[in-house]
Order: sequence, then C-alpha cells, then structure tokens
Amino acid sequence: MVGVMENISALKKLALLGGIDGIVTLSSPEFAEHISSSPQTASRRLQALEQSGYITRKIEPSGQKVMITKQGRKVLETEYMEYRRIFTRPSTHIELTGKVITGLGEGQYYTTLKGYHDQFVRLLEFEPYPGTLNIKLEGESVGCRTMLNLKDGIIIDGFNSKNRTFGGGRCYLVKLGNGTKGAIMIPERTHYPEDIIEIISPDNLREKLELKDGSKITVLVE
Amino acid sequence: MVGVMENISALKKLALLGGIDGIVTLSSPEFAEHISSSPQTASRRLQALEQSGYITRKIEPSGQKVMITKQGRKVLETEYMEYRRIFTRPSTHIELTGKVITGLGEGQYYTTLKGYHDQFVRLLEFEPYPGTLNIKLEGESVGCRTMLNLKDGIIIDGFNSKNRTFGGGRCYLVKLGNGTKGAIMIPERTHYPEDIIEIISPDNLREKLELKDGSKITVLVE
DNA sequence: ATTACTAAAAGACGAGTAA
DNA sequence: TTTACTCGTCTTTTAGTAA
Repeated sequence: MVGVMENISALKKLALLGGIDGIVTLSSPEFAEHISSSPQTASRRLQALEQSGYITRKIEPSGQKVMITKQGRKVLETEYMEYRRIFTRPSTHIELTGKVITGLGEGQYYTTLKGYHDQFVRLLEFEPYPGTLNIKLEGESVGCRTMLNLKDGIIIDGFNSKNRTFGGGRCYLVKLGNGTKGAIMIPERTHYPEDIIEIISPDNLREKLELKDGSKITVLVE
Repeated sequence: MVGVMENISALKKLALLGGIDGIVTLSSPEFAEHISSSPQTASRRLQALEQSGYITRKIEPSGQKVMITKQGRKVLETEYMEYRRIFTRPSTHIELTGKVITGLGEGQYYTTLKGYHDQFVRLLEFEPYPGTLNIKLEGESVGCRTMLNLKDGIIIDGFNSKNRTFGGGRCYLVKLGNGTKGAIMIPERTHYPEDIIEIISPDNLREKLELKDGSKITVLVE
C-alpha cells in the first residue's frame, strides 16, 4: 500500500472538522478545499477511508454525512502518540489531574452488582467501596487520557442478567493521595465524554481525601 | 506538490529515531526498513527533506548523519498541535507545571542589563526582580511547552554592547500563585533543554511563594 | 448542484548501475 | 559497503463524463 499517509492526513482533517465527536457534513468539493486537492481526489479519499473502515458515510444528493469510526479514531490516536513521544520526555507514569464532580449515581449501582463486583475483587485485588469518584479532567490531562486507549488495561468482561446486558470495560490501577489505591474504570461503551474518568477504590475517597465537588485531584496511573 | 505527507511521515520517523535533539546516524537501507520502503525511496526521502530545509545532512561513505532543523521541527510541532487539538478540548489557558530548580545564575545578570531591562519594563509593564526562577517541567507540561512555540509572544529584541552580542527572545505573561504576575522568557538561541522555563517577575518568587528547589509550581499562561 | 466512473497525464516507485 | 542517478513500470491524479 502506498500513499497511506495522505489518507491519514485526510482523516485528521475530518477529525478537525468535527468528525471525531459527531457527524460532519460536507461535499467533495468542500473537502477538496480543505485538503488542497481536486474534488475527484477528495471523493476518492473519502471512498478509501470508508473502505479502510476509518469512517462511515451517508451519501445524500446535497453532500455527505461523515463520522469517524472507533478504528479511525485509533489510527489518529496512534499518530498523536507518536508525535507526543517526540516532544515529551518518556515518563514512566501517566498523571491525570482534574476536579471532582458529581456523577450520575450509576457508580454506586454497578460496583455492587455481583457480575462486576466479583471481577473487581479478583482482578483489582480490593473490595470496591460502593460508589465511584468522578473526575473531570483539566487541560493537558484531557490529551493524556487518550494515552490510556493505547495502554493495555485489566479487562472487565460484560455479562447478562435476566433483564439486560451489562457491557464490559477495562481498568487501570492508580494511586491517589496518601498512598490510597484505586482504579480507573473505562466502560467499553459509554456516553460519557472523554474528559471524565471514574475511579473505583476500596475507600470512600470523598471522605478519606476530604474531597468536595470542585476539589482538585491528581491520579497516578501505574 | 504531492506526497507531502509521506515526507512529513519520514521526518517524524527521523525525529523518533533521535534526530529531534541531536544527530542520528543511519544509511538509506537502514532508514528504508523504518519507513518500509526500498533504499532508493529512503534515499529520495532524505534528499527531499534536505531540499525542503527540514533536515541537514553530512553524507559519509559509511552512511549519513542527519539532524532536524528548526524549520523541520516547526513542521512536526504544527502536526503535533493539530492532533492535539483533536483530542483535547480547546482550553483558553496553557498550564505548565514543574519543579523549581537552581539555574546557572545568568538570570540575575541579564535582568539587570539595561538593554533587556528597559524592554521588560516597557513591554511587560513591570520592574523585573533581578533574577529568574527556573522551572523544570514535568510530564504533560513538557509537551504543552511546545505549544508556546506556536503562540505569538512579546518580542524582546537583541542588542549589541561594546564587547558582545545579546540575543533576542520572546516573553509570555503568566500568573503564578496568589495573583503573582510574571513572564516566561524564552531566548531565541538557547542551549537550555526544552523542558526548562525561566520566569521573570516583579517579585522575588522564591520568597513570596516560599519556594525551594524541588517545590512544585504551576504557571498559567495568559 | 452532487458522486463516481473512465482514460490520459503526471508522478512515484524499485531495479539496475555508476561512482 | 555506501549515495544517487536513469529508466521502465506501476500508481495516482486530474479532466471529462454519466447518472
């Protein structure tokens, strides 16, 4: 395969136009402007990206609605991380900083569900406090968060109860203040924005670390 | 021009091989492996990059010594920042965090030099304390620092004294703790690593903020 | 107006070769 | 061994055209 980079560059442009977190509507001639090419090439780029599975499209007489797939996102993340490696010294640990916020209360529910609970105990090696701490990441940490997507985590399997299906996810062990242990839980399918993380811990973190909504907190991924 | 991205991709590889902060020694066949191409194409890539002014080379019978130029670095930085924009929400402010270190003592010298001093007073609108605070950036901030290269700063002109030439640079106004004002000074030509920044301020920052070597500090670029 | 096909032009690629 | 040239082949691009 040759000319791969041109396609990735086109994918990057689509992401910058908003295709990363939603649908971007454009026509070939429009897109051609953005990538400085002829409309034909722009059209071909979109075809190629679709065939590679990096985007999905809905073609309409007035143009097309484009969305970047998980796979496409992965390609961009890999690219991003390579550039990141160039400009940042290799640091052993990933640090994520943000502010405590109140979540949807789901945390308390699913940490007590046997299907998840038993996996947490077995794989994370601690008894999770019923509830999660939600952190809205700030500044650089938002970008840093995407690094986790490339890091192997502890896989939590999904399962079925009689009524519904519970999705899987993955965890990363972290250290909080005062030697407090915990884990970031990232559901496989989430409608949470990328800049919010959920922490499971054996402790009631709000109590132990004296946290309120808005408190600044840093977690250290191991 | 077509196939630009292939060249930038090759430049990225060179950077990852160490060409960003020094000289990388390799032969065309070697480089060909890295970019998955024939030695001919690898050779052509290097030629093209040289012609674009992105690298300089010294060709020797045993191979070549390659170095990425300022211009080449700029290209990579632009690329990096584009990817960064995709994955991080646009935040108005850049935050840099690091630890206080002891510098070379130059700061005290040049903040008192009339040629610089007067520009600081006029452009930064404060009387600089004689001395600078050196901060070694940590983790994400190292990458964040490169963002400054793309941001317009306050230009400090160089000047000549009878004996020597003093180089120019640029400043960025920042806020430190407790509403303390200051500015990052980045000399145009520095042998300082990219992960160290120098802060000028009207105050003696070590005293006012009670800083010692190793103290953690965050500066907020305006 | 689109998208996407076909076909000529342009360009990139790798093999062979010289220095 | 290198680097880098030429050359034939193959790929990619743009123009033109159909739907």
